[in-house]
Amino acid sequence: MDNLFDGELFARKLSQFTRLGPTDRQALTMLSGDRVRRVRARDDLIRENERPTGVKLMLSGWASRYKIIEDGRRQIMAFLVPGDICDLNVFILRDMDHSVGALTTVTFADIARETIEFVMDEFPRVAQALLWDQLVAHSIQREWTINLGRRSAFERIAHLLCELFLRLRGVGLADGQSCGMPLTQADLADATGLSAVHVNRTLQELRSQNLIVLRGRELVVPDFEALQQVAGFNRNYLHLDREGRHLDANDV
Amino acid sequence: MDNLFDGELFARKLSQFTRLGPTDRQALTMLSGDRVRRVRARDDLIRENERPTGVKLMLSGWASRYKIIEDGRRQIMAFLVPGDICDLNVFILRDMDHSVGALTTVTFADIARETIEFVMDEFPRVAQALLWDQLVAHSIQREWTINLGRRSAFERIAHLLCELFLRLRGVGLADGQSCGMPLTQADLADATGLSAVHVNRTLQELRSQNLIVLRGRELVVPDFEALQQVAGFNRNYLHLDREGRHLDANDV
DNA sequence: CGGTCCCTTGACAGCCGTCAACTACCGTGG
DNA sequence: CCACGGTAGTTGACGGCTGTCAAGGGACCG
Repeated sequence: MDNLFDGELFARKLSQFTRLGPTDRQALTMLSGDRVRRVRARDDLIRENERPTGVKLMLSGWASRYKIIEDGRRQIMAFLVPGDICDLNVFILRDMDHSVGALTTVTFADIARETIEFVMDEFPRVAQALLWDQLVAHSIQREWTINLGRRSAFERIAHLLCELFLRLRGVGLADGQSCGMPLTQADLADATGLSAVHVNRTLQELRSQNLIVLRGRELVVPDFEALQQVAGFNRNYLHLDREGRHLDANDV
Repeated sequence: MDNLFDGELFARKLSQFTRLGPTDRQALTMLSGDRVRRVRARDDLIRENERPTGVKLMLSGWASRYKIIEDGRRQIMAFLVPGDICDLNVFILRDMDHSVGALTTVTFADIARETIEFVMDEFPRVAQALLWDQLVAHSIQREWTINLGRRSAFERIAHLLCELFLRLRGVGLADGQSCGMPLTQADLADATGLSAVHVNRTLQELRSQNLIVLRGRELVVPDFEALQQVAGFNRNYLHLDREGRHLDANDV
């Protein structure tokens, strides 16, 4: 992933919720500059039952939250893209109840507990935004529940692609109608509760209806409206529309 | 539901995480005494797209978070039992992205924003516990993702019953091997992503293997170990084991 | 150039959904 | 007292969406 992260990306994400002042932005830059590390695809950033020491912020690449159940079945519960936080829960929950694994080469900032605590204490608007981020993550998780429970394979994949496209656009990683898409069909299968074979067939169906172009790790959505339509996608659960306006108050 | 709630139940739930002092408990009693209201089964406590005014705390009865998608399919994303909070997100997110509906007659405390804010400011341990509660809810949501994505109907229902049993026990609503279970087969279907007919058949299978006794709104689990086994259930995601020990510090 | 990963395709099977009818239960009202 | 309607649970027949198995192809890489 060549998209090097400069702290600006994280600010961009959080300002989807609230307006950040210059000092807020400085604080975020502090966070994302902290101890940058790198892992290769297929390595884990965090393993189940471990107790993470700090908070990890994705800078580039893709990762997934996943669990493997006894007989080897894997379920991906979330995708993590640049700007996402892996484990803010470190302050409260003792052990991880799932793993986080790199799907591509990943770089991330490994932020010390104290740094996060300092920033959250000193910059209330940043603290609010981090909380918002956490709540949106939960909301996404609920939407995945619907996706898996009540949508067909065709709808499920269309829906997931809608979501990922908007999330990537939110951090400036979608360019017009296209975005990077390093997921393999096996990854998509494990996220949508399908088999890899069926994902393959479903993608072909989506392609044949000109809803997507998916080739060489790039996704093109020629008509987002149409894709949204067949997916039954409603973006309200992403809470993207500057909901923190009421906090802007004495800004500028 | 005859189980009248006295504020003690909520404290009981939160003390699964951290030890609460006498003043903490008083604060919780203040919360659950606030404006008690009641709704009948099938009525909504909160509707999608509304902006809730306060925070709702379940006192008795069962409710569900759900969404209905265009063609009428319903998905239940969570069950709410006494001690659960419906909408703590009210401080951050503007609109509800889903509805909360009563499955039985429900009584709840309708807590004013200011009251919650006051309690969270003055009683940091309570604030921690509320945050823990929120994170556990998210963790449960992830587990539901796995349930729907990678488990068979048989495992799914067994797993859900394991979870509900432990959650009810956590608030003192399970008695030895049994607990109340007012869910209809249609409710179970909408929570597990199955059809009501298939839920019926699956329950019969669970019964015939002596894993459960389900009759007259009561669930008996004669051998929890065995049920856990067939479900592939691991309770770690409920984070029940006094994880807040490290916060006990200067207590007693 | 052999190996690995990923994608693709076909045949077949099975889990689970749909449809429809029937039973049981319960509270209401005539 | 019994008819009645509504909700919940049960059962059977049938079909389809999706999984499994297996084989092959293409791209990339050491």
